[in-house]
Amino acid sequence: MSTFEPMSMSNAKCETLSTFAEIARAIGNEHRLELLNLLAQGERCVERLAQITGLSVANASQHLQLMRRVGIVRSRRDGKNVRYRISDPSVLEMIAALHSVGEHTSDHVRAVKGDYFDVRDEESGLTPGELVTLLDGGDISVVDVRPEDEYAFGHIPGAMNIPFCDLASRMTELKPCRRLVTYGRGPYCVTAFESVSTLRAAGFEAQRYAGGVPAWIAAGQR
Amino acid sequence: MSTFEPMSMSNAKCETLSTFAEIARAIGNEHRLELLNLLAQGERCVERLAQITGLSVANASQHLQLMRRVGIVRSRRDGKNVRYRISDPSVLEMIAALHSVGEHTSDHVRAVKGDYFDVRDEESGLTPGELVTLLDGGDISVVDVRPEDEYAFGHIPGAMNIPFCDLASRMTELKPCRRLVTYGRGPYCVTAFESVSTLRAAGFEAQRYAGGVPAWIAAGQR
DNA sequence: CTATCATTCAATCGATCGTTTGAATGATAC
DNA sequence: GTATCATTCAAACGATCGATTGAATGATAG
Repeated sequence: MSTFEPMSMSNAKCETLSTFAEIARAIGNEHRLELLNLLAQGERCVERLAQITGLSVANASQHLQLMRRVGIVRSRRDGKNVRYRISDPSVLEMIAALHSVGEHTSDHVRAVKGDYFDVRDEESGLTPGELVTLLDGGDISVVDVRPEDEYAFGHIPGAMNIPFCDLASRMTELKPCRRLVTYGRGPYCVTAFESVSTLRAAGFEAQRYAGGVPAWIAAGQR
Repeated sequence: MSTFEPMSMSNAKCETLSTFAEIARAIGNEHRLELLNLLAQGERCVERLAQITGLSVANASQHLQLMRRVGIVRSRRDGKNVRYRISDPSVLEMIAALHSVGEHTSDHVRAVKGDYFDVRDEESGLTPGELVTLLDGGDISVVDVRPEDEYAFGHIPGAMNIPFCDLASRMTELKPCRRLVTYGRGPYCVTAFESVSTLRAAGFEAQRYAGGVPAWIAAGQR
């Protein structure tokens, strides 16, 4: 076609492109995105994933197998169960990039992210970098409001775990004098917003870390 | 379902997910990826894009419209033509992230990128950051081997333009004493590899900048 | 105003995707 | 070895995608 791209390599180029397209298609489905979101929180078996998402077990299995074929998730047998996990941190980065595009191109996504509480810039949440700065500064407590198993699989260093459903009853465990930072599953995790709201209603000075654990890892923190 | 995710917001969450899925599907097609690659080099009209990719005009138009509906490209009328462009730098970042996933999950992609010359780490190409360091250091010339129109639309600051097809005949313009860095359309641009090869065969000390202009911009350089 | 030409639309058809169903597999526990 | 149970497979279907064709749109040039 052009003198720029030699024909001799067009097959390789084409094959590479179709590999990329295949990966994009693998994440181009609501249910698979939801599964990836869950897997980003930790390894899970098929039945549990099906339960949480409301998919049939067979259907969830097929979605997971498709993603495994493409290479974005892996699986291992654990007793009677097969546990799936995300194969590589680059997949988390890809999902983060997809979110970023959505925020730049879709009014609706921006609305969910930014305007849930009718608030301004302050409520857009802390970035991983800002959280690092606060952690270095010392005087804060970090609260992970996810379920215990997700916390156990991985969390921000130093964070304490109070699942959202227990938050109201366990507030006594928090030191009133300290600034709090809460986080949940990620930037679109409504529970993280509600935790801030709950804590503020109880008189705490609370902020939301927007990223979740996947973004923390994607940002290169350990 | 779980006590973690309140039902009240599941609609918003679902809508957000489907927006993300829609974007991923929009890039989940070989032809659209190729179109995006071309658009990443600069604004182009439908007919030209159809010509380069070998698609029919109607087909190219439909692919472009799909991407416009989703929001990842925009268009403007320019005389008789409609010119398309990528809507936001975040789209370039997402494509870069997609490449990264491919490199981590597909042996084939790694092969194209890393082993084209049977070489080792050195040939994996310079990152945007490494290029900045070299530029700051001074003593190098940067050669952009893309066609003139793509160079005109945007290029690495200070780079000179010698389209690949003219490279052999215009080598006299290069200072023999300097280290050279060449780049083409991006990390999978075969011509960039071949430029290095051509220059080295002629006795120059040449390296490849792997990223191309899109990665340069995505990395936050101007 | 009309002719021209780039782009878009509309209709069609085959291919692929996504879900459901029920049966098959295959590892563990007894 | 056999029973149990999580997972996978296989077949079927409707829905959506992607390419082709030819006609319609709509802006510019004369």
